[in-house]
Amino acid sequence: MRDTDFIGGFAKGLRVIEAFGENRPRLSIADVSKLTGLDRATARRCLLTLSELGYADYDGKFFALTPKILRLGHAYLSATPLPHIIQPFLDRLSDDVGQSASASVLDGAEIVYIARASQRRVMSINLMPGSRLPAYCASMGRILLASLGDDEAQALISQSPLHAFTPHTMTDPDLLMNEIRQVRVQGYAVIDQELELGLCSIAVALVNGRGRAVAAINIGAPAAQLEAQQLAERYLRPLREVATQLRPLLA
Amino acid sequence: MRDTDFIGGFAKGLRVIEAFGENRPRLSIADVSKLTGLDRATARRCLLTLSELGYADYDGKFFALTPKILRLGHAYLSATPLPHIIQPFLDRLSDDVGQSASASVLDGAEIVYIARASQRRVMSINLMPGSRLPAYCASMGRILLASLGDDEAQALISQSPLHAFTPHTMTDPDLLMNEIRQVRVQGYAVIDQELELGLCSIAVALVNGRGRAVAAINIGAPAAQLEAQQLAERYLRPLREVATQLRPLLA
DNA sequence: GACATTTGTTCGTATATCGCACATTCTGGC
DNA sequence: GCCAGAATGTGCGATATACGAACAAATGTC
Repeated sequence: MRDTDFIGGFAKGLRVIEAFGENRPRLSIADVSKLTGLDRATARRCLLTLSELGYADYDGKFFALTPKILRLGHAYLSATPLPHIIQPFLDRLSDDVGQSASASVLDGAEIVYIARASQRRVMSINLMPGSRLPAYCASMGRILLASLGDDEAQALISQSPLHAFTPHTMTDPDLLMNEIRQVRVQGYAVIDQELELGLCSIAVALVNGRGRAVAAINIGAPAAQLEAQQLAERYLRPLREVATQLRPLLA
Repeated sequence: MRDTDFIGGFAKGLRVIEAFGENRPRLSIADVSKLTGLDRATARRCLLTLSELGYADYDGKFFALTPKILRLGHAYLSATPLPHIIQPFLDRLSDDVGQSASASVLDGAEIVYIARASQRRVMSINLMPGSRLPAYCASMGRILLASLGDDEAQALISQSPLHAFTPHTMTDPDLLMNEIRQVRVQGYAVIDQELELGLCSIAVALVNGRGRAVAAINIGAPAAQLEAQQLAERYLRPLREVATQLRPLLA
């Protein structure tokens, strides 16, 4: 690609959108400039463009994104076949086992939820399609990291700040890599309250016809209901059944 | 705003993203050019920029969005307080009445789901935060249209193609405006299988402290379980309770 | 296999954008 | 009410981008 095939203004605008997020609903021009590293004048032009197009509101002082911005993410969810194919299987799975079931893909060092069938909510975090979690401490993240080569997994781990969400969170890079290698061998990943106390989960990979892991599915359960040990006994079979049924349907 | 405060390249890039959607997961340069009205050269530059930034994949022929694009929509959902505030109330509501409960806001002539607590899935459509439905034939759409002035509601209706999803869909603009006026008076909207056969729903507005309708919540139920008539008898009170509890929490 | 058509790429130039420096307005403390 | 500090708005020259046309490559048709 020649450098004239790159639209700097577009790239900058996307960075401005991403500057909004958790705890940052309303940003001033100076805020955005600081968060993105863009010149104030440029940040201002991007924000005014967003506002002009209806993607943002401007009260003269602060900018806030409008629901119209959801069209962008929705372009992916409705355009990509994967979520639509998986959803009915998750519904049935969730119904059968009486727990929440989800599907996600890897985006850098994070997993992104693309479909979900939730039973009564047990987590404090509200997960929905588009939600993100760090891969290193989520069951789907572990199995997706395991589906990569050691080098690639290592690289993603080392660029993640290994925050201890609970006392159980695995934060040592070497232990983590060992765990990932074991997950690769056994073909599933179990997380026991590493992300949130009281919550454990088990995940397997969705492998397509060419043997590539295109996504992961998991079942999450309250730790109070059963030992982490029992997760595999109860849920591994139904998870694997779904994975097998889906295999021929995945590109 | 001076016209130099508008970044054309950014606006064009956003149009390119929106070109992807339902049944259009993979697009060639020429496809995007046709869909957006942009010059082929410009469309190409936008697509290559998206690909360079990791928002799209390129196989030499077709472009497809990647999950990274979900960061943009997620910037809104996680940044905006509204979904977070409403979600726990929807969970409780859905639990109490044993039906799915949702919340949405108006974006042009469409409603956009911002939170949802689903019981067993009854609709063929898979709704999730970010999903869109035409306002004119959805219960939340009707109550949100009613919360606008007649002129504004009229304008939005006239720019909507009034498609008859089912034999029950109201497609006459005049009848629709009458219905909306009645909804405004009675303070709730009932939809009886206008969007999908076998599904009915009832919605009320969420009004903030200053009296403005900032969102709507609804309860959807299978038509087989009860007459549309009974919706109000059973669900209006719990919906209104939630609206009352939420009122002081809304900006 | 040759022709017609569509699609992708390159190029020169007119034009719009960037980032800087300066002007202006806002904010909070005293 | 005044001042200092911060945030926002603006004009301008250098530079990057958009456009349309022309070219090249691929695709489809007969």
